[in-house]
Amino acid sequence: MVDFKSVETFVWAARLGGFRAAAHRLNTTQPAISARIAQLEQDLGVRLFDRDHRKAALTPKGADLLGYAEKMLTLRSEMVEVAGEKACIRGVIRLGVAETIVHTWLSQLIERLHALYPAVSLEIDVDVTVNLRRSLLSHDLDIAFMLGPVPEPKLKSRPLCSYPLAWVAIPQLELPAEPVPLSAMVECPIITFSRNTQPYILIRDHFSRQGLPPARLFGNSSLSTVVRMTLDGIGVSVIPPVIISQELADGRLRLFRAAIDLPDHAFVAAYPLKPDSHLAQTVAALAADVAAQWPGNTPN
Amino acid sequence: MVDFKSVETFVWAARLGGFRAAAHRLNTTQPAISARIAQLEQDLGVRLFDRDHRKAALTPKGADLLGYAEKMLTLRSEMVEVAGEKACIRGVIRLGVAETIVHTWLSQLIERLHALYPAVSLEIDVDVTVNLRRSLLSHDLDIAFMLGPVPEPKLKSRPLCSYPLAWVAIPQLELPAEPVPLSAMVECPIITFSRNTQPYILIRDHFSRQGLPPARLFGNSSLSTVVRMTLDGIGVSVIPPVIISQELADGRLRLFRAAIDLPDHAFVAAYPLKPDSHLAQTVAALAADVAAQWPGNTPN
DNA sequence: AGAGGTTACGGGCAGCGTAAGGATC
DNA sequence: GATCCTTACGCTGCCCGTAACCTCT
Repeated sequence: MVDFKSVETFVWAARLGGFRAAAHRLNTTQPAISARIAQLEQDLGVRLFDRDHRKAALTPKGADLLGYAEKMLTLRSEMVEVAGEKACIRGVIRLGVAETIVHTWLSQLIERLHALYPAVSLEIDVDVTVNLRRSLLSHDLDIAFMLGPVPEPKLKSRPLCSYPLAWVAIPQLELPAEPVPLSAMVECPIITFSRNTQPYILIRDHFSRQGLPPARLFGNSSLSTVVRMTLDGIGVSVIPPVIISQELADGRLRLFRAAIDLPDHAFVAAYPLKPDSHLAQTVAALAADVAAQWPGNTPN
Repeated sequence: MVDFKSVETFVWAARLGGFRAAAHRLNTTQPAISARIAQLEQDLGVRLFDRDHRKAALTPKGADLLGYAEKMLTLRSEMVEVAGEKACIRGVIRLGVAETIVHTWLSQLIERLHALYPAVSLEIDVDVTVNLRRSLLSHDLDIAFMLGPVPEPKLKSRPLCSYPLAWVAIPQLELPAEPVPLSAMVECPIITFSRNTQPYILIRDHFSRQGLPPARLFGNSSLSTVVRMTLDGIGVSVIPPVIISQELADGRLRLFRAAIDLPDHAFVAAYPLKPDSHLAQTVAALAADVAAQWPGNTPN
């Protein structure tokens, strides 16, 4: 008889395009996935996947039946939800976050989420927006807090918070009168997010557009390291001040203005429009609430 | 995690109004049902049944959730059906039939059903219409072939076939000129269906309305026995001649007319309007087809 | 050669049936 | 007391994980 476990396996193998990936997603081994799919195929009397080639691909019939499988999963989660006991809602949410969020309200979100849904567990990936977006599209993540806006129509997004970027230095660093001209910074290392991010590209292009020699840009994939390096006087940095409120308050770092307009960092919660996983939507709503209450947010 | 087996158990326990009945329906023991329901209640964090009183009754929340459970079962059978491999459609159909059907086309229906759906098994109850109707309403049967029309709005029905009733006797029996007046039959046993059936009541009332002494009616719950008794010359009988075509052909029985209008026996397939069990509908359609091709049918 | 899926096999655990124990009418 | 559900317990069978094998690119 057709079983929920087989159905769930079917859906994930289809979404992720392979048994191996599904096995990883469902915290089991690949032979287990093989067995479950074989079981389902026997129950239905239909071949669901074409395994002859490199990637296991859905057969036409499999594609037809996928809709039913997804509806069944949706129905099940709805049922559990309608039952109303949040403590009974189980599951794993794979959450991707931009590092700025880690350094602001993420832990508070986790706390509230855990209080509301004690049986839901989280897997958190910290990465930059481009990678998060890709992971969302390939279903490696269920939801991500990243820079918006999100052009992909397959992803639903809701705004969370908006933080200004600013120039940061140690007080000891001698700088010309504000706003500091770009030309005064060609020698000074500028530390910020990694290469393939908005601020990095913005600053690099600004220098080249002004005919100046390339900036000494230190892209760094770890925000904490950026802060650390700035504290160590290696250079100035471009980061959202919201993550260094402590250092600003006790005077270890200070802000300054420069002759570049830095756009705000507008964060959104984005998740794929899957028929199931109402849970992602709930997490997005909770995140919006937490973010709105966090000091430093600039509501649009 | 919520499982299909629990859900199915939930639905049947709710429909049948008890764990014991559900156990019988699902071919298992009562403790197994208890365990499955307990499991589901734990998964949902909700009490589904109130067991304090005589009968296990749905709690309000249980009633809310029943809809989801039924939808899930529906979805599952639809999925198997859409898969298209009829050989994979499993299940047990509890079929109630009026005895006339047993003696006409039932075996042919079973043959065709088995050829189409080899994995579907049947449980057949032979009974009179009133009992079949009650069993349908209490979900003891999934479908029944019985006398129509069906007034209950909870039961869906489709016409199958219509067979005339007739008076039957052995050729040796001496009878007045046709149509035989009722008065000629007050001494002669009239054998027919059992007490609580249409023909029995019709004949009895006819006699009393004509001011005659009560007919010597032999109600019999077994049609074969009626035929047997008629063959043995115990009396005349009122049955559908369609079930004795052999005896009529070889001259062991003959028909005659009497001064009573006998209505046709119009059979229908009736089944409760459950969201699942599309299978019942399929059986009804197949039965209609088989019945239409059976000789002796009087299409309306 | 490596990634991905299948087959083979042994062990652990969920779920079943039996049997005995309450609760309600 | 009869009916219905629950609890206790031993067992079976299924499903999983390990490991070796096969097949494509």
